[in-house]
Amino acid sequence: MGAAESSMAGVPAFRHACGLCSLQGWCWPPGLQDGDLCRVHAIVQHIGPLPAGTHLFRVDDPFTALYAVRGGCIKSYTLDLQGHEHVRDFHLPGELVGFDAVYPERHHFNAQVLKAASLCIIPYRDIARLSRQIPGLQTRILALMSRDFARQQKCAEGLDATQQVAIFLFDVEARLRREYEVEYEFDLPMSHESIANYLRFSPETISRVISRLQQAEIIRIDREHVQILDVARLGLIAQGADLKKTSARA
Amino acid sequence: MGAAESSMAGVPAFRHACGLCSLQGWCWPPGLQDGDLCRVHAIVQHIGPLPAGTHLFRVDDPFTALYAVRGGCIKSYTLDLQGHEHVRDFHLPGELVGFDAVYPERHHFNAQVLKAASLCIIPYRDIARLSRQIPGLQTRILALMSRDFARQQKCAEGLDATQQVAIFLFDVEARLRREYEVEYEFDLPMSHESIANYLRFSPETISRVISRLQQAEIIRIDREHVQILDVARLGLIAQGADLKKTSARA
DNA sequence: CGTTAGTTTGACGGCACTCAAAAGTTGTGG
DNA sequence: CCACAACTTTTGAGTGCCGTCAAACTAACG
Repeated sequence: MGAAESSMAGVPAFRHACGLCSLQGWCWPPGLQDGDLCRVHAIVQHIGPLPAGTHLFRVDDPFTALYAVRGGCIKSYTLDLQGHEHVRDFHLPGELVGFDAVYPERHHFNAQVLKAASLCIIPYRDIARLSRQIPGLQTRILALMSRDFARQQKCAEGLDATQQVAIFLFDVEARLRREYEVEYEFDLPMSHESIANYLRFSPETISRVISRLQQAEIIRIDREHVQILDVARLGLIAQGADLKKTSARA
Repeated sequence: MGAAESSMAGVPAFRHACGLCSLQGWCWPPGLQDGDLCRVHAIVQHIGPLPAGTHLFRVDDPFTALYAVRGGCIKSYTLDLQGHEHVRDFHLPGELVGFDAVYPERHHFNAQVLKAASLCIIPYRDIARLSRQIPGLQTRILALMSRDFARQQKCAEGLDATQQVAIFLFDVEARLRREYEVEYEFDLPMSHESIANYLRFSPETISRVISRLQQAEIIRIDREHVQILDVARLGLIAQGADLKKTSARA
């Protein structure tokens, strides 16, 4: 985290850019030498904010780059033959998009901006070349893939809609926490419809679950803004407890 | 236990072992030099067959090795707080187990033998060291992770139980095809209960779906042995068509 | 042959889907 | 600033798929 600020010698402009970047050392190995960091920065292109609706890539596009999200929100999704949208994942600040195309160098998903997003584009050719020269880099990419992989599994473990939504809220909260001053309070960057397609429910079901959670004063939602009022109780629900059988906060 | 003799005199034997291995070049880069191949083999330990029920590792175990499946079947799963089993994936010959622990070097899942399995154990330390020396190796590991990742997504796209099962049968068929002489005919190495936990249905639902598919003469099942009789029709169902609305084979 | 584990089949109930309509929100142009 | 359109969210009523419970049946193993 603080590594980017610890030294101002070397490559000031680049370090500065990364110090401000919301990735804050997550994307790149903290152990990188100054020279290495410079080389990484030299190939990264900062762009955005891109407006909602923009596609970063689509299914079958060749794998040209990884995208690091600095701000906003990206969703990756597929369409089945009936035209139903299956949301594979949401990508929030500090996360990478594009892994899906590592093999066989062609994207399996579509990636679309949900909320105006700033990105770093990391050209595949360059990163492949660099990772051969910088040992820690490929390990880091592997780690990031592994992290996303594990996180996704967690979200699918719920049995009913209420549990799934509770898990989802905690997951997004944890991922957005660094963006906000307050804990357990954040803006949901995606619509109910997207959440529904992600959790494999209908938008109506998501709405009903949220209504019930609000009525029980476990959460409060105004527009996109979410507050988790009763962390303990939502935690129980996320672990499979029945909403009706949990008692109000002490 | 297979021999782990690491003497260089046995290099041809190693090549031979890999030639016979059901992985058939999938696990290791085809472009490896002879010397590289030798070094890879020198660190791989062939074991098995391990009996059903054996655990390769459990949640929170440190990441010590990757396991390449040569024969049999492994399932990776977690248990939630209520004790329900969530099957994350099945691992068939030619596939690797253990990726889940790349970061943070600790397993997120349990891995258990479902059907007596022969394995190659690839110690993590060695593979990490080697992958720094052999450029293609880490890329290959990345590719294998990516492949498994993409495959898993596919299986979750079904909307109802019938579609899910159809997709699952095609998936397993494709993965086991090399093991059998005949196309569209194979042995299911896992129980209905495991399939149910994987697809997030109850065992009874799996049974009912299979019954209906047999009654419609789309598949035939005797014990573990599965035949896909009407590939086209099962294909339609896998794409979301309604079983009742598909007509029998021409 | 008896025990155990897995599978099949039925009855019933509940959660979530569909359809539908109303209410709220956002963005645009007058 | 307001009016209107397009979209999202909410809420309700009815239906259906799948889960649960239960019992009968079938291999598999000692």
